[in-house]
Amino acid sequence: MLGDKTRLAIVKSVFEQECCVCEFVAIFDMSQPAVSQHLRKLKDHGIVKERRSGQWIYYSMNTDYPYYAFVQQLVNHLPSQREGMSNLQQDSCCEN
Amino acid sequence: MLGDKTRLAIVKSVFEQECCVCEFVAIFDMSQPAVSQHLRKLKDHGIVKERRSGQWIYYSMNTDYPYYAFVQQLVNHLPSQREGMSNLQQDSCCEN
DNA sequence: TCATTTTATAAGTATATGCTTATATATGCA
DNA sequence: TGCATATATAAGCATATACTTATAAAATGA
Repeated sequence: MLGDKTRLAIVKSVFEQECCVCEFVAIFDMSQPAVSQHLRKLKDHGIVKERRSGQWIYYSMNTDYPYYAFVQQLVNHLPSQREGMSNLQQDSCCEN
Repeated sequence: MLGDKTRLAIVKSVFEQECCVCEFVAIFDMSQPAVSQHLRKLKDHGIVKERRSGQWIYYSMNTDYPYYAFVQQLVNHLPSQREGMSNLQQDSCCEN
C-alpha cells in the first residue's frame, strides 16, 4: 500500500496537516481522478479519514489506524511536504 | 523496492542471519530463478551483499547501506523468520 | 431550478512487475 | 575431463497497478 510513491507522499502530508483533495492535485501535479483513487485506497485501508466541508473534502491521518505509530516512524524518515503545501496557497481551490 | 512481500521477507531474514539461496527457495516455496531475481535487485540497490562459499552463495545485510538503520526499524515490526529457517535444516541444500 | 464546482466512480489502457521456462556460468567431485 | 549441483541470467508471459477519459454525485450560488 505504502510502496506507491504518491500514496506515501499523501500520508506524509496528512501526517503534517489535514489536506484538501485539490491540494494534492496541485502538489503532485496529477489528475484529479488519479488522486481520488489513491485517497480511496488509503481510506479503504483505514489509513486516512475524510471530512466534508461544503464542496471540499479534507483528508487527515486516522489516528485509530492499527499501524499508526509504525507509519509515523516511517514518514519521519521522509522530507517534509509542508514547503510544497504552503507554496501553492492561492493556486489551489480550497481556502487553505 | 521493499514494497514486495518476498523481498521484505528476505531482508528480514538476512537481518537475523546470513542465508543461503537454497534456504529462501525452500522457505518461500518459490522457484530458484524467482528468488535469484529478488536477490539481484536487493544486491543492486546495495541492501544486501553476497559471499560465495564453494557452490553456495550466502546473502547477508549490507551494513553500509545508507538506510540500514531505517530498514532495521522497519523489519523490527515484522515477525521473525527464524522459525521457518530452523525448520528446514535437512531439507535445504547447504550445510546451514 | 439550473449552472458551476469539487470530488468520486467506472471502464479502458498502458506499463510495471514478478513469475516461468530455458539456458549459461561456476564450483565440486569422480 | 566429464558430470552433478547451485546459482545467475535472459526472454517471454501473465497479472497487477496506476493512469486516462468519461460520467456521476454532491454541494453551492444565482
